[in-house]
Amino acid sequence: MPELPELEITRRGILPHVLGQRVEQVIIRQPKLRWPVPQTVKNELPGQTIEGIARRAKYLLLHTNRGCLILHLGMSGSLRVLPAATPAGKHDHVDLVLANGIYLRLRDPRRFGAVLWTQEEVQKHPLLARLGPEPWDPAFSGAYLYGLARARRAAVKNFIMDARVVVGVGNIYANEALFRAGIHPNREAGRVSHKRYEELVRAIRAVLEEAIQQGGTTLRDFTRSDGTPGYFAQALAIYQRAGQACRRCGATIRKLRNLQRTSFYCSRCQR
DNA sequence: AGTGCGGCCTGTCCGC
DNA sequence: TGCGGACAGGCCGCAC
Repeated sequence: MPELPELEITRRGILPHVLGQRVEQVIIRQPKLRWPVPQTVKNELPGQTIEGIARRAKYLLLHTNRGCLILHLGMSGSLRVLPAATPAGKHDHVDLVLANGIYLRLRDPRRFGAVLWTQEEVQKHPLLARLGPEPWDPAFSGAYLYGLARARRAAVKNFIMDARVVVGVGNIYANEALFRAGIHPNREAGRVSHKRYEELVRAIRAVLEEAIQQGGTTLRDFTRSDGTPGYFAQALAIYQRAGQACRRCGATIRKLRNLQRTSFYCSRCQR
């Protein structure tokens, strides 16, 4: 389940192998993803040089001189840096063969990911155009959240997981940030104070930063681009700890569901 | 306009 | 041991 930290880990992991490399060949093994992998990728990309790798929300953007390859890893996607041609499994969708001999391989068993190609300004792409600020954008602040939340009746957890509000906060880190900020996941977004939104912004940034430092959260299938797991799973204070003791107060952690997603919370620490 | 839900997918785990 | 079903969940597209 790559969330923002896992995407950032992936971006940094592939960067030294991919930056400045010319694409020799694109191999589409299994085009079925959220949308079929467009043939234009195969036609347009070879011969072009990867000039930069950016991340916007959970999209990875491989910039070339003629366009931009947009990658999304969905729920179960991973990018691996392989030193040479390696036998492909049934969930290996696309290989980019680079001038340095590296195979950049996209694997995505659950097929929620995407590979897209655009020659327009990528930030104007329909998938990216309406996204909210990055968590570290100065525009993302307690005042911003508080202002946006006026008259919002939805649960605060759903509110901060809405990519139009802020990007990159998936289920794991939403749970962790709300725990740190002492806010109950089901509290109405419009009934959280300005001061507590300041706290929540700090908590979101802190938990994402720590997860990046730990190499991301490996629960089931996330591995870094070199195949090694991340270590943040050990630092999770609330996620998947239902029935266990809260590390802050000792109360039993509970769980509930909102929007078909599991929330974990401490009823003593979070109000 | 804000809100919530269905659907897309497959691997894993649990209970019978 | 085998099998069905729940679950994992990002996020688009749609209905209300």
